[in-house]
Amino acid sequence: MSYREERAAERRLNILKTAARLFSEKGYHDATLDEIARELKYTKGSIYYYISSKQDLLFQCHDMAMNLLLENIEKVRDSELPPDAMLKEVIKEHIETLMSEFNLVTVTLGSDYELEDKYSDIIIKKRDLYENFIAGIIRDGISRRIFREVPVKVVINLIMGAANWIGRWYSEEGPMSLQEIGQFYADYLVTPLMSRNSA
Amino acid sequence: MSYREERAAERRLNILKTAARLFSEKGYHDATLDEIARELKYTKGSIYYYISSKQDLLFQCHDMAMNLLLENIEKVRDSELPPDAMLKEVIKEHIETLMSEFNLVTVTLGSDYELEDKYSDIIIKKRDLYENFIAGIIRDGISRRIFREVPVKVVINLIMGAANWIGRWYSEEGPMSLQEIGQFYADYLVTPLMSRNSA
Amino acid sequence: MSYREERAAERRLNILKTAARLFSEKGYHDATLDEIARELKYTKGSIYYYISSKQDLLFQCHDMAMNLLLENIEKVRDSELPPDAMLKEVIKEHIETLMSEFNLVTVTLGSDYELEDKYSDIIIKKRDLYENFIAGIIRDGISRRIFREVPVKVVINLIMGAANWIGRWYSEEGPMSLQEIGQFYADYLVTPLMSRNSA
Amino acid sequence: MSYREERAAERRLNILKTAARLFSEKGYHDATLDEIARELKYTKGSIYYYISSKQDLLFQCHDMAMNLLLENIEKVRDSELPPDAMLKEVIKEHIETLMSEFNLVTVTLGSDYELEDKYSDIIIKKRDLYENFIAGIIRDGISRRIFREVPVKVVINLIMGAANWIGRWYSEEGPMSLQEIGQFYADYLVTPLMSRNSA
DNA sequence: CATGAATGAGCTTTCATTCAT
DNA sequence: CATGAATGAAAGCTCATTCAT
Repeated sequence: MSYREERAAERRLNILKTAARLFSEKGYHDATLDEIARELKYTKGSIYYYISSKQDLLFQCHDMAMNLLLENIEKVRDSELPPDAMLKEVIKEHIETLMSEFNLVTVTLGSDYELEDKYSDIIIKKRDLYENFIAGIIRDGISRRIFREVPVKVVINLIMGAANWIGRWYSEEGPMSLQEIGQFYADYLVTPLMSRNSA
Repeated sequence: MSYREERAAERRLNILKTAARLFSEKGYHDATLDEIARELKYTKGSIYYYISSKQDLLFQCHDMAMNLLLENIEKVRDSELPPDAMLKEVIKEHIETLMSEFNLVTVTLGSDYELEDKYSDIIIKKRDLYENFIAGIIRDGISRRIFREVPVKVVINLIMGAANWIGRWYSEEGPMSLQEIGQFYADYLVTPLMSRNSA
Repeated sequence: MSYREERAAERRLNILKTAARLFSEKGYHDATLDEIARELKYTKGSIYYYISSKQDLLFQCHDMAMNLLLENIEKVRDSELPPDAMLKEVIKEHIETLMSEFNLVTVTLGSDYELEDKYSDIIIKKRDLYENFIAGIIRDGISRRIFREVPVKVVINLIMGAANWIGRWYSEEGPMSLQEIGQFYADYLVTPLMSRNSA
Repeated sequence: MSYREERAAERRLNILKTAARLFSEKGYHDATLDEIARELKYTKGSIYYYISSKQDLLFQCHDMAMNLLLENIEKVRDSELPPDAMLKEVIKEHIETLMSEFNLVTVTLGSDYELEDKYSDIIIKKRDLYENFIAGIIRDGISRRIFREVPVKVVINLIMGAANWIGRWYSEEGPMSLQEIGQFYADYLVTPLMSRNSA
């Protein structure tokens, strides 16, 4: 990549990060392009050199979030861990990914219904991929009698809700680190799945 | 209350319900007053006789949600149930309250950061009241060795996140009723609190 | 019609007239809504109470022009005039209609390709109706040996081009009145159609 | 001219042609420099090495059109043809010039009011030159009793309107060739000028 | 009380133009 | 010479809010 392309890529990323943060802080609508530009010390016009619309910006935030999450499951997929350990791993990674560096949780959490169809179709597809992988882990655990019988989809929604919500209250000043919280959530949310025998 | 006042109160409630539903469906910003008025077959002008601003409308949605939740804990407070049963009761009521009749979950979930300070102060106060009650239950359980030692605030946030998220995916067409989901969530989320001895 | 409705209709017409004039003077793009509003002493926002978009405004100009022209042919249709006199009548009416009161010629002339498809479809349909009526007169004249054989469509385009162009140069200060010009054009443009025998 | 200058001149011409075509197809405003550049496979920046502004580009289109028309009358001027034949010749040449090679008609037709004063002054001067030459032919014809008495300016405008309009409807797929149309227009538009005696 | 009408602040977006490299 | 990048002015449009009737 040439110097120019590098710088361009860097700017694109910068814009994305700032947009993600502001979308998280104030919501998609209340975060104006004027504000995003001001924070970046760009002009509004310049931003449009890199993006095609505000919607596109929101989409890219969601897309980046989903891509990071999908990368996570690639890492875990072939680990040969038992289902309970694997699920805990996924939950921990999920939390750390969304919380670290990019403020993607609240984006993911709050504004998917702000996406126009042509964008949300893509995101939903990726989300399904992600959730199906998790469903696979749970189903595997059930068939191996490690997990008890549960309504899989409901459990996934429960876990996702709990995990995604962290962005709403977590503060670096709190008594627990993000890693600790991740570990605690993983344990807390996998425990009720364990079949009595395995406890 | 005079007939007039009654009618006015009824209209106010109607407006509130419709607003809550539309806020849930499309988000605070995308739900316009024009639309709310159209659904109610009022004119935009008329609505302003009953409300003072769109912000106020959103505030009242949040406030109603919080009041209903606070009423719930009143019912449970003197039940003399043991902590685990009491907590389950609260979770079940929480879910059923937010999901039923008024579409208040998504409001609660998605748009509290859309509230201006003077409004959100009030809401936050009520939320603290609510969460403190739940914290009391958990602390009571811990001191009575029914619950294990946990970071109370974190657990509350975990539970709230999971429960509030239901509004995003629940559909009446699904295989489980709202009651069943409430029961399942209550069990699932209280289980990991139980101390080993009590299992 | 109530007083209110009357006033609203009047405003709508006012907006239409001013828009038509400015579209004529400066072209569709260069005539901004700011400017239209300023001339009307409305605010930009108010105008949008009456129209749905700038495109819609342009469409309405075209539509009004076409409706006036179609009304004209209704008047002439049953006059039992011979084809040459009837055609002259149509040309005179065409010119007077487009030039008088509303500045619709230049609109008609210059900016039909600025209309989005959904609008231009309607306009084109009406234009076809209009041109087909004229084509009918000419064909009738030919079959009755009053007109010589000519390529009908080409003649219509020739006449339309000449007539519509008037808006580009006509000034009230000139030596000929609009009526005189209309008469002159009518004679000039019908003469070459006459078959030698009839001269 | 050096090789370099030649190449530059060639590019300038290329830009002009493409601009003329796009101005014709979509109108001055809707044809963006981005688009012109894209079609030429230049970058927007590069184009500015050859032109000074978009206005200038439009001006050059008009100017080229006028220059071609003025060249035409040079060819005819000394032909010693009688007025009627000479006028027909001018009309035919007018039509063929504007329609062929460069898409200059619609430019001429539609967007002269888009030119800023300093540019349109020059164009108007050339147009006057052109129209005066035609006026000379007509006046000559009148004084030689070949043409009847007519308001010369009005006739010129009538002819110009008819001829310039061709660009709006002419299609190569139609039944008549451009030459045939030119001939037909010339005959049609000169006929009404002939004095009765000369018929 | 209800409403049609008006307002204006604010938003996203476009695009001709410039300029450092 | 060519280009990617940046700029900013201006445009069309939306919508909560107000107010006379």
